[in-house]
Amino acid sequence: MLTEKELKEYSDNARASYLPHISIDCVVFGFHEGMLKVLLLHMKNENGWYLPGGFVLKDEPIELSANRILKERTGLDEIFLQQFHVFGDPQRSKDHFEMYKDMLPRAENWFTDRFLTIGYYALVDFCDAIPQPDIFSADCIWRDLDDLPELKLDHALILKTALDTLRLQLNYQPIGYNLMPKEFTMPELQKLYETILDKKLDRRNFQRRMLGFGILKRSEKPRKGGAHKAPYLYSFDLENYQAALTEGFKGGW
Amino acid sequence: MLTEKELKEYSDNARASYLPHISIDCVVFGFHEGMLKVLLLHMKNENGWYLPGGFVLKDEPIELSANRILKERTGLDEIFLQQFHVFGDPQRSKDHFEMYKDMLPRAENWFTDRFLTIGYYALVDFCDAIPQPDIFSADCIWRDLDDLPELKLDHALILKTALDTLRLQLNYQPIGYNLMPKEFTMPELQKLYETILDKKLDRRNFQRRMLGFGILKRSEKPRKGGAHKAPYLYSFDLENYQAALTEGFKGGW
DNA sequence: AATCGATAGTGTATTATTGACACAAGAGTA
DNA sequence: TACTCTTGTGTCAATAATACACTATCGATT
Repeated sequence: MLTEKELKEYSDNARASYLPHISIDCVVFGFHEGMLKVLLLHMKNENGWYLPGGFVLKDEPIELSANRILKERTGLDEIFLQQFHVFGDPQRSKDHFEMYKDMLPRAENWFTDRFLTIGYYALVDFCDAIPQPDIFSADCIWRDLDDLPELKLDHALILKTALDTLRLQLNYQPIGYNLMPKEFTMPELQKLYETILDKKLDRRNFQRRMLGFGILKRSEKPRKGGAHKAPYLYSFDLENYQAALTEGFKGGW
Repeated sequence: MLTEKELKEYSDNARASYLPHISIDCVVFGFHEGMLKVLLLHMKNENGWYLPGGFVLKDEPIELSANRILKERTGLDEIFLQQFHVFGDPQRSKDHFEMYKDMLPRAENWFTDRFLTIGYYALVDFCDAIPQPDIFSADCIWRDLDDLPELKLDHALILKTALDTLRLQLNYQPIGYNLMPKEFTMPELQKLYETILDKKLDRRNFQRRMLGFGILKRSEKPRKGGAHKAPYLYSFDLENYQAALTEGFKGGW
C-alpha cells in the first residue's frame, strides 16, 4: 500500500501526464489446458481483485494506451485488442481504491475523481504472457473464468460484457489465431470454442465448418507422443485469416 | 458565430459543467421516402457540416448525456440509442471549431482541448423528429445518406463506423421498430432493409423470413388509396420484439 | 364496363447448410 | 495380438436459403 507521500506523488504525476476522468480496463483472455483464463490483479493489503487497467497519456491514441497497459502487464506487444464498450456511470468509480480515499484532499487525490473507463478485451497466447503486477497490486495472475474471485468496482460487469462480446464475435469473426499456439490440433481448437461458448460441439461438424472457412493449413506431420491416434497439426493461414477478419464470416442478408 | 465574449462565457461554463476531454457524437438515422437519412448540423459562417454532439455533465451517466443531446436536437425522448465506438486519436479534434481557435488563450478555450468522443447511433422515426440547430449551427437538417456533404473533423469516419455497425447488427437484431412508423406495409419494411444494406432483396423470401421471426402483427385492414393492390398493414409485436432484442436472432454456433 | 399497368400476395422446386450419427484407423498398453 | 482411447472421415435427414411464376386487386384509361 502506498504511503501518503507516494500517493501524492502518484496523483501529481498522473494529473500532469494523463487525461483526467478517463481510464482503460482490459479483459485479457488466455486459454490453457482446456480452460479460459482471465488476467486479474490482486490489491496489496486488500481483498479486492481488479482488471488490469491504466490511463491515457495526454497526447496518446487510446489504442496505444491499451497496448502500453497490456505490455506492462503481460510483456506482450502487438496483441489482439478490441475496444468493446465505455462504462460511464458516475457511481462506478465511487469505491475506487477505497483505502486511498481519505488520505488526501479530493482535489489532489487522483483516485477520487470520476472515471469513464474504456473497455478493451484482448486475446493472448497463455504461454507467451508473463504476468507482472503493477505498483498497486501484489499479484497479477491468470484466474479460471469459471472460478472467479469477487471483483471490485464494476469490473464484474466489464468482464461479463467482454465475454458476451467475444461470444458474439465468434459468430462472424475467426477468433482462434490469437488464443492458440502456432500449431495445434483440431480437437484443441474445438476445445477453445467449446470453452468460450460453454457448450459441447460436434467433432465432425466442427471440423467441416472450420475447414470450410479456408483459414487453416494442415501440416504434413501429425503430433506424436500421445497414447492415441496422432492428430494432425494445423496452423492458421494468415493471408486468408486476415481477409476473413475484415470481411466477416457470415453474410446474414 | 460567437463573439469572443460569448466564447469565453461558453468555455467557462463548459469547464464548470462538463467532464473535460470527453464528448459525445450522435449518428441519427431516419428513414423517409425510401431513403436513409442522417441528421447533420451546418455551422454558422463556415462550410463545415458536423454530427450532432455534446458533452457529459460532471455527474451524468453517459447514456443520459446522449439522450439529452438527442432530445435537444430532435425533440425526441426515449430514442433507440446504441453506443458503438470511442474515437480517441489525439489529432482528431485538431480542427475543432477552427474559427474559435485563436480567439482565446488555449487554457481558456474549451475547443482547443483534446477530446475523446463516444459515438452513439440512434434510430428514429423521421416524421416524429423536429430538428433543432444548436447555438453554433445555422441549420440542423436531414441529409440523404448517399448525398452527404463534406464532414468536418473525423465525422465522416464516425458516420461510416456507425453505418457498418448498423449493417452488422441487422444480422442479429431486429432493427425496424425504431425506424418505421407504427404501421407499415411489408414492401415498406423491405425498402428499409434494402436501403440500409444497399442491395435488393427478394420480395417473397424477405416476407417469409420476416414473418418467421414472429415479431410482426398483421392488421385486419389493408392500406387503401394507392393506385394498386392494397397491401396489408403490419406493426411490431412489442413483446416478441423485446424478447428477440435480448436473445438475438441467429444462433451462429 | 372492359382493359391495362402496376404492385401485392402466395407457393414450389432446387440447392446449400446444418445437425445427427457410425464406423474405420492409428498409437500406445497389457 | 487384442484392447482402449482418440482421431479422421462419410452419409443421410432436416432445415434454411435461393430462385422463380402465377394470381389478385386497385386505380387509371379507353
